[in-house]
Amino acid sequence: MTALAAAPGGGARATTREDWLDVALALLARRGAGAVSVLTLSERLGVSRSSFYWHFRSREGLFDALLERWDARNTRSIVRQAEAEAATITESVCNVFRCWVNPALFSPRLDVAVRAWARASDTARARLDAADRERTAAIEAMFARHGFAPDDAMVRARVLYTMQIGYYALDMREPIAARLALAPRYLETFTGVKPRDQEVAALRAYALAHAAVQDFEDPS
Amino acid sequence: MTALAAAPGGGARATTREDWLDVALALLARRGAGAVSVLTLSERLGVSRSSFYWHFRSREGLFDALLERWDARNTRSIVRQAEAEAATITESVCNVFRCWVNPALFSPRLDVAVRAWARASDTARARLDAADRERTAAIEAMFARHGFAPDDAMVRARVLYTMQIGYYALDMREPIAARLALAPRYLETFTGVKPRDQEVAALRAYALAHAAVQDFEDPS
DNA sequence: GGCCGTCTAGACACCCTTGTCCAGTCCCGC
DNA sequence: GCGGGACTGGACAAGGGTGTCTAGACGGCC
Repeated sequence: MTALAAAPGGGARATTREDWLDVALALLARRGAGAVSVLTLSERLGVSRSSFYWHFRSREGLFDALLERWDARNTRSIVRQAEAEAATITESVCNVFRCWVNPALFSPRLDVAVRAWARASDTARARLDAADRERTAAIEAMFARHGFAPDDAMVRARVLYTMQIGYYALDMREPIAARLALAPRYLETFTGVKPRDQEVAALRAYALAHAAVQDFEDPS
Repeated sequence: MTALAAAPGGGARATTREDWLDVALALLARRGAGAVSVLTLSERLGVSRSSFYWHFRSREGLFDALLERWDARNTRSIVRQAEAEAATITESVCNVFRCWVNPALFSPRLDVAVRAWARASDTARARLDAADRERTAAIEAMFARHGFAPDDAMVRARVLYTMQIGYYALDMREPIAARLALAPRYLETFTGVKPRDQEVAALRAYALAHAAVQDFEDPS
């Protein structure tokens, strides 16, 4: 997706719609909506600007597709993780927690960027609200499955989800070790149950395996 | 600040630096950084665009001043509320809670907008991080004063502050009554102590007195 | 009254961006 | 081999943004 031959004509590998979306998503996540210009995208793809208009009707069309993909990836991941089977509530929360730490499941920066951009657009706002409702509903159901009373499940789901969004909105820059040290306490805050050593160890192992990626800042 | 006579020359009331900042802050909070253009501001003030450059060196200079005022208002409010005297931890948390519900103390939309914008700028980012550290430190100290162990205070401060930021990042639109119904449960999550009826009643009264403002959407 | 400092309007140059148009190049099926 | 569809490059117009410059109006101070 990055190193395309810039030969004129379709001789070399041509860009696909997906390529444009990839670059746009990365740019949106790192530099915000304002930085997503057709020119910038085409330069990153090593391709002419007009190529863009073959794949997309307009810049707005790109953002529509962007929102679609954001929803499909980020929201789906959360829902799937919340619905995963687990013996204890702590284990369930850890499942959701995997979204926060594994870039393959969830892109925090993208989520924040989409949120910041969608605030201006009414149609995007509606979609965003729907996504948030879907996410919290899934987490709420997760708590309910583990026997929490309806409104208790609701508050716990909100605390969990809202706090995580806030964490990314703050965009704290602290080493993974510092974050992990607090994990057991956070878990207990969410579940109301003291996590077992075995559960904490599993979470720590998973986090360490994936979070290294987020400790680097790409200069793009 | 809104109805300025547009008479040529300084004959009528002239705009002040504060006027520009007021309008810019309002616009930033409601439409995001991209919407804050010199032209838009001047139109809202009923004044020529070039007037802007008498008050500010450049558009960037405006944003510097904006950040300054945002910090002075929003951050100061939180710190002051966190440092206010209170008999119980619940009461202390309620004090901070006043920021979230009283527009005179804290502007959530502005906070979110500044956050979204500052992400792109390095200097603004540094300032933002400093503000967040100051806020959480004040809340952490608040918990510590009520006898919480150091790292317990730290986690509780983070849960409280991070969750609130997340709440505004989500920008949930729900009636004040629904929010208030959950307030006691949230309080207990933050403090670990069941709030007394009297404390809940005081919080509810305060919230009802101020939150009506936020139930309206201004069309600007 | 004269003058200076404050404040404003309008014109201008310049840049960046979007969206369109057209000529042209390549792959692929026939 | 060839013709059409997929795909790209460069030129173009139009709009909106910033920042500068100049001419000038007004209030207050001397």
